Amino acid sequence: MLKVKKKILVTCAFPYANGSIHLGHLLEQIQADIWVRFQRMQGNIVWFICSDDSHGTAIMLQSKKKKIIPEKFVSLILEEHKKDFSCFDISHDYYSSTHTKENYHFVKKIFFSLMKKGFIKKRHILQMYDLQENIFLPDRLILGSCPVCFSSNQFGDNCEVCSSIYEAHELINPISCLSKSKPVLRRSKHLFFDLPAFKDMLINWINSGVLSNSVLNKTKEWFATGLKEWNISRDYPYFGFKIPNFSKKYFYVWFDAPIGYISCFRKFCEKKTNISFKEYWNSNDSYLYHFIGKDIIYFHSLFWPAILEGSGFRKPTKIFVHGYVTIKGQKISKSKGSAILAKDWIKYFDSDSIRYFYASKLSSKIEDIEVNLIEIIQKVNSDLVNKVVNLATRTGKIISTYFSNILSDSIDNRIYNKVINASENFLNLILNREYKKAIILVISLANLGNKYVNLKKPWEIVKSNNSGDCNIKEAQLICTTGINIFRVLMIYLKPITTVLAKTTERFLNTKLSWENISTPLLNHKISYFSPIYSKLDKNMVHLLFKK
RNA sequence: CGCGGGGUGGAGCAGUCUGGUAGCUCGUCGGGCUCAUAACCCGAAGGUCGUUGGUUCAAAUCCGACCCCCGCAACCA
Repeated sequence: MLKVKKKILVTCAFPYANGSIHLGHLLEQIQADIWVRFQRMQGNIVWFICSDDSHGTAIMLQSKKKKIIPEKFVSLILEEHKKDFSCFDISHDYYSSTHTKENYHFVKKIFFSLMKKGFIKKRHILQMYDLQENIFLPDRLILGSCPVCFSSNQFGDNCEVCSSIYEAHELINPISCLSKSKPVLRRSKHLFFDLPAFKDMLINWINSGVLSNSVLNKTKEWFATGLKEWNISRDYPYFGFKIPNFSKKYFYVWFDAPIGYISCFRKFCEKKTNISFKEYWNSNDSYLYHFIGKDIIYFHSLFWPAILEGSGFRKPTKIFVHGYVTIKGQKISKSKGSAILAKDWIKYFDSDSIRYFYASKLSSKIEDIEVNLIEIIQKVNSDLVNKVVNLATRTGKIISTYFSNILSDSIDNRIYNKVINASENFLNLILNREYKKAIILVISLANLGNKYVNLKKPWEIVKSNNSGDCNIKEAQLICTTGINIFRVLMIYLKPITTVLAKTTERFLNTKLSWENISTPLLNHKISYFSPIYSKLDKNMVHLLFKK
């Protein structure tokens, strides 16, 4: 049966362009990248795109602090982000920014389309205003005492101590985080997206299998409390796109950011003339997958599909949600300095180690992943080096020393078949994002291989090679079997440990490909054995934390 | 009673849907091996499965109550 190639568009959430890429961003990028690489390996047509999220109050303030214009600021960050991702072999087909003319084009197009259909409402709101800085303050930039439990130093939206939610102006003794002055309430006209108008569509959509059960449960909460109109405008000063015919108003960053999924792909299509934009965004013949973190569920399960529906675009096929990376049980915080930056990681470790570690932890559930460097080092060294690579090391040396790097013309098919028979199971686990289980499977196969070599003792055969040719050929067969098991395991791991896969290809003198999985390497010359992966050094942990 | 996720040997996890000998990796201890990057193989010790009550011949698993940890709550993104 001819396999029909699927057309798939995959996105990651857009990293915010006010800081460096850290291990938290990498979790999502690596999760998506592994999935994408496996899809490609299956012969599907996959486009993997991402962008920087380049607008918003935080970026405006940050660039002001650095005394450069925001346009310059986000372009510098963009280059840094691209470089960081390439260090970790994230195989984006295109990486852009939301601050582009293409994105503005689609933002306006969608906005006018929604407006025409009556989905944009205008009304006044009251908001805290900083008289010294002349700026309306987002809730997160106001501190005060909780009106419920009176705890001090609480943000304007909710209380970390008693968990109650309130309006910013309800805070007792509020002060602006910017000027430390007391903000005042001021009226301002704003635009609202009529989310409640999409209630029936959304209920249908979220129940159609696009969300996992736990994400669905979380999403239902917003229906239970009632959908509200969503404010999509922000007052000057703001770094973003100006709203046409609405003086001194800008589109809220969360309105233009997801539209970046569309505009980024559009830009990509302009570079590649053979891709049809419409096939991906105006048709349901293709698949659209968003990888996101649990913090931005409702942007993707409520606002985004409603905006797409309202402006005539297709909706996502599935939303894949992951948990946070935690350090000592807490979510990564740049302000608390707990973040480990991508560029620092790569100074002391390599990309395969973190890619492998994340794969060994990820599942389709929304679970947080604790980053413990000692655990990462232990896991990578013990799984990857002591088990998988060891299989090549211990047999490769014998092949090099006694058989001039030539593999035998047959192998032990019984054990080899066991290893290749796991391929379907393995692949399904990966495609269902059960990476953790897939890794356990690979390691159990590596154990099987090592047990096999232990049992067959090829080193004894080569040493007692006085009893004729027959015997020594047996050692060659055993080692060739070991090498071939290693080869299959590396085909499995290729989309995960990308660098090790390349080194393996050089060592084996062959491409690791899924189609050739059941054809073992026979009568084949491999490279003279040299170590193909170095163990991680525990001392690097101190260096990483010292800086 | 706002909502979601989690709690299983020293560490990290699987098992819970569908009740039936509590499993895997690391670590520890003992042995084997010496091809392998102090690697590999065999064996052992170590768990009242968060607490508590119930259902059942039988509960980590099903039901109830409670405790603890993490996250979200529409103006941070």
